Amino acid sequence: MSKYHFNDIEAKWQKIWAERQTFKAENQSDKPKYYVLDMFPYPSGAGLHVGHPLGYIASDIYARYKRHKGFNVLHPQGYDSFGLPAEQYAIQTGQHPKKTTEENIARYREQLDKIGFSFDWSREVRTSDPDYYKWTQWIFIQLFKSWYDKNEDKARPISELEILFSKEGNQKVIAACDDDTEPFSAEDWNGFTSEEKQQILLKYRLTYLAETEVNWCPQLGTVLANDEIVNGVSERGGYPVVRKKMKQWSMRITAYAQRLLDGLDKIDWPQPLKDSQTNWIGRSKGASVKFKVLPPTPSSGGGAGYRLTGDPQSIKLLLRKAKEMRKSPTLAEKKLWQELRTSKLGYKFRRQHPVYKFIPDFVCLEKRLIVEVDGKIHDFQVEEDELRTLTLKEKKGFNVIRFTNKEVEENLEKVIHRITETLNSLPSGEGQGGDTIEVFTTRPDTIFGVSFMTLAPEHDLVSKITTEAQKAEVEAYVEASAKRSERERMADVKTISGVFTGAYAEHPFTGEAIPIWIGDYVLAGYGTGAVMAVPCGDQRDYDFAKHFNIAIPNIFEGIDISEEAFADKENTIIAHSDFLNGLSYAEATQKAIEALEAKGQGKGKINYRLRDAVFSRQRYWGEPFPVYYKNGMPQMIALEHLPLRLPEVSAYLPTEEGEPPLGRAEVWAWDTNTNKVVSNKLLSPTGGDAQRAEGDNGIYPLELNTMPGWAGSSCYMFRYMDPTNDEVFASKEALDYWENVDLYLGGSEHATGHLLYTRFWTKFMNDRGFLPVDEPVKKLINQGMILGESAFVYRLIIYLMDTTDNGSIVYEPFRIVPVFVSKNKYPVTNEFIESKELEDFAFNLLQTQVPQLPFLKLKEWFTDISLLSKNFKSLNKEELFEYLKGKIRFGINVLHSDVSFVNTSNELDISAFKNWRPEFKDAIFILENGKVYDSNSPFEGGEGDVFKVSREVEKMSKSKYNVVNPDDICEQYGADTLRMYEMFLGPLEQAKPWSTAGITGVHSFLKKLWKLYHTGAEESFHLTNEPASKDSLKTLHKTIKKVQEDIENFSFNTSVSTFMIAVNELTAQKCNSREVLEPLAVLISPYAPHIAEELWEKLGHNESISTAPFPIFDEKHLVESSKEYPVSFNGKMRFKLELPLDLTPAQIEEAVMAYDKTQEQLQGRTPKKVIVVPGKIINIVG
RNA sequence: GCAGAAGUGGUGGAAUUGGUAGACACGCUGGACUUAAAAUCCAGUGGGCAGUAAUGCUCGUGCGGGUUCAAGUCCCGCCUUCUGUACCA
Repeated sequence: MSKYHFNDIEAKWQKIWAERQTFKAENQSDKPKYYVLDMFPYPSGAGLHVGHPLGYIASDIYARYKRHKGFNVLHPQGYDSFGLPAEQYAIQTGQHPKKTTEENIARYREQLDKIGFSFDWSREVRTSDPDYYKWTQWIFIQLFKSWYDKNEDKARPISELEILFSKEGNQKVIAACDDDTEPFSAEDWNGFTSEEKQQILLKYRLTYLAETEVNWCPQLGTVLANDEIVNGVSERGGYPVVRKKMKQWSMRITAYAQRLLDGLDKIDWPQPLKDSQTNWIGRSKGASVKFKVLPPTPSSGGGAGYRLTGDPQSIKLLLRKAKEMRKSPTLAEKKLWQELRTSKLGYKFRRQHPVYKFIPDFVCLEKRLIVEVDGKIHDFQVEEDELRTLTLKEKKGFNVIRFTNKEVEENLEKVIHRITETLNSLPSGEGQGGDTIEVFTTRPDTIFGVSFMTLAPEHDLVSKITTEAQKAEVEAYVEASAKRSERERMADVKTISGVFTGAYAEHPFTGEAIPIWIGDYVLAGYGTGAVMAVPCGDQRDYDFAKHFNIAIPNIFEGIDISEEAFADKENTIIAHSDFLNGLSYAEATQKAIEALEAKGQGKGKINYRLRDAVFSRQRYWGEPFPVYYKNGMPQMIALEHLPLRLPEVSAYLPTEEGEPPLGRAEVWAWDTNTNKVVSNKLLSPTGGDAQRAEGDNGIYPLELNTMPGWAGSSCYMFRYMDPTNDEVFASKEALDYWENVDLYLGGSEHATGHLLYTRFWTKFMNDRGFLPVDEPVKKLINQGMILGESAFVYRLIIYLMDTTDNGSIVYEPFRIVPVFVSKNKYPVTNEFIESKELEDFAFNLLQTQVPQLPFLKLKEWFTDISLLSKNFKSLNKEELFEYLKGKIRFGINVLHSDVSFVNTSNELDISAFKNWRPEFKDAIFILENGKVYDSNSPFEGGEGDVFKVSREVEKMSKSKYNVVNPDDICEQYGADTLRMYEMFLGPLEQAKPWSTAGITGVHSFLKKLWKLYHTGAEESFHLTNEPASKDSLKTLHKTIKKVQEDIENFSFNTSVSTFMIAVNELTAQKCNSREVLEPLAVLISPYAPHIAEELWEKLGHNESISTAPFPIFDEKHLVESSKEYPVSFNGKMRFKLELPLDLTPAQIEEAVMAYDKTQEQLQGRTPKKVIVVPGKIINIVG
């Protein structure tokens, strides 16, 4: 009674482990700590499939190994139990998501328990458990109560910001905050009302409520974060996503962009994963440049003409006159010009520039200021001057200041002072002329190559700057691109489109007018949504310029740009660029930035692609925000009143008014008097309205949104350290002891979602002193996905083909009874299948089916098509068939079959398949050998009577019917076999299809292992205490060495091979010595813990094997006295030669040359050279 | 397009610093046991050529070059597949 009864053994030990709490971790210990974590699962309705355990088995092996190595191991497990599927299911069935979630968790737990994981279940967490989400709400509150100080580069309490504001206003504070924050002084601040203060603080908080453009998914009825969108559609469900402005909670993750990047150097994560985080954060270094938008003029239309503000009718005359006047300036004019030219005052002035019908002396277009120096003539023309001033002001909106020659000549300083004052007093943005367009560029060195600018169609300035003439075209374009979904835009990358706005911007250095275009190749969401286009240096700009015939100035030394843009920074030498000529990319960039800074028109800037994360979801099954609204301002509920529990709702859908499902809750108002949730009816008569009149009753509406799926998973690894603590998130002692996760296992699909958010929250919590570490995970490993092998059956589609009066051919599928054909019978193509055999079959089918189906019904169906011959109704049965001849065609449809109906030879279990779905009950099958199987001719199962399916590797999914559950494997082969087999499949990080093809090999290995410890037909336990043979000790120690190395390198597949080799060798050696077999049990226990425990017990131990010390490798057992040298000739191995290891190379060479096989190979030739690598190889070069 | 990973028998995959290519397993073939099957055990198994045979020769790690006494491994240039990402200015 001692055979390897794995079912009994496994059940026995699983029970004992649970009862004795074998794997419970203590928060204090003399041993060093080690924290091994799996990404906790979402408990889906489909149950656990064989892909889930892959990572869990690997981490369990590591956790068990670490226990053997003397570590205090924390290895917890829990459930990420808030989420969409449970809610979707609830919408469909009305079942409370809590109920289905609990049922699913129960099933998961049962499945997990059967695999023998060493989880400490006493620490289980569930994100949907109020005792857990209390702390998620708490973290949210802490984020709300914090701001990001860029000076100290850390998050600080918002109370400290309030103190700063009251002392020095917000001018000196450098914080991560909203862009539209207005400057204010300490006095301003102290004068603000409480609401105004709250409004301002909201712009600084790390989680803030703001009107933002979000990704709205109408089908899911909720917003989605960027990482929840894949290829422009929702990750879940694949529904379209549109951009929409909504008031939402956001997380200021952008404040941490640089630290999230820098932290990657400190952690041991896979490079591809680090790369995708780096790309997601998307740091790029360059400059932000401000371009002034030039004011439009009636004569606008082309470059230079734009600047002419003069009257179009007399422009030619004016220009000629202006030119003349410039040649003969008065002394005063000359003197003043020296001060005004080259933007010395910060603004560009032009002299003798025509405005309307006049030629004023100096004009600043940007500020619409005219400076006149009166010559002698004007002394007597005061009235005329006044008229002129008035005309300029009224007709053109120019202000005029006037100086006398004397003033300029004698007190230039005073004159300049007055001009400067006037300039500063004039609003910079008056009219359309004062706008600036800010762009971000990584190539400020190419600024002289700018020949146009492009704005995203959504850019704020588009409507403002577009000229009357271009208005219709621009508006049409903006509307068209708004309609195009994200997906369309992406599918259509190659098409160049855009429209000229009619407006121009001024080049910061040359002053040239640059046309401003809009184009959807510029994305509103990146940078500023505007670019300075340098067609010679950027391919997209180049293509755009070519397409619209815009100039492509070349600013690169010795580069041909007639075919394409030149984007190679390394080999750049700038030319035709004024003060940048001859410089390299790096030099020119620096110089350009300096020049821009001097002009106040730009600065060096680092730009990030990363956006703030939207944190609101219009969903039921998520964490409620601990937020109520007073006078429209969000207020936090204090920790002592948490958790704020999810309310009950009548349905899990949005309300008719479009509010989230929580809008349906009847008891969902916050009573600040009692600090309890109360009925909505208690809200004042304006009920539900966030605005509250004075003298209210202290009852306020609660937030209706819930938190996103990643909220609960962003800090859960720390809650495991002290999961039942009711006072704090986790005690300081526990946090200090466990620090962070030493080894984290999970899929790479979380690279830019969970793994970025969790790093963000950890850094935040660390800043605020809630956590002692600033990275959650030291080492991370991505296990590869286990793919499913889907099975497909071929359904024969019988079409009816007819010719109508107008000659077109019409096909209609013949819907009588499903017919399936075996895989290799007919080719799957888009063409119809030509087959006499099938034709006969189809007629036969009709003949046999028609008596069963009411004949009239069949006729009715044909008339439904109504494309057949007109007198069809009058046909009798025989005539009908006669009519159908030649009108029948065949095609094949491929559909998924459940993989459980298919065996390893790809043969379908027909009866199981027929019972699968009611519509297949009477299905007909054409077998591989051509036999037809239907209800009349029962399946015989004779030679060749098989129905084959085709197979293809796909992601495991319920909808593809290719999910394989681990339960059956455990039942049939045992958990130990499953564990070893999953590891044996291949390298952990590699994706691989699931196939049970090789599982018997692993299973028989375990049986062989068992037999090593047993003897005789009855397999009774039998070991000797005799010393083991030298060979057996060698086997043991080489196994210890290899297995230890493999576990530490996470190369679990190779250690399974090592075990097989060891058992094969020990079996051959007939080893049954305790000296070898006792350590062997420990070696194998991380992989196959049940059999190891059973053997350990039989070896006479009362304690669990789980903490038995790992065997110590001893080199001495592997020391050899001789080596079988491979002897190569010109690198090709020819034979082997056994030689003592203590020979010198010269002795080896001598021995080899003396060997007769060597001489045989050489056939009398003398070798040129003999390479001897002692202990390795001998190579004879001939 | 960009970034990363990979390409080895019929299959999954070994080969850790350049040193016996194909470990270990599946599958297949043959044999033993059995009335039979399952299970178990034994032997063989990269291709080609020669030989009754032992055996020998030869070609072989996506393709083409190179470095080296020696290359699956290092270098250069291609091809293919997978994964991630994308008008990122």
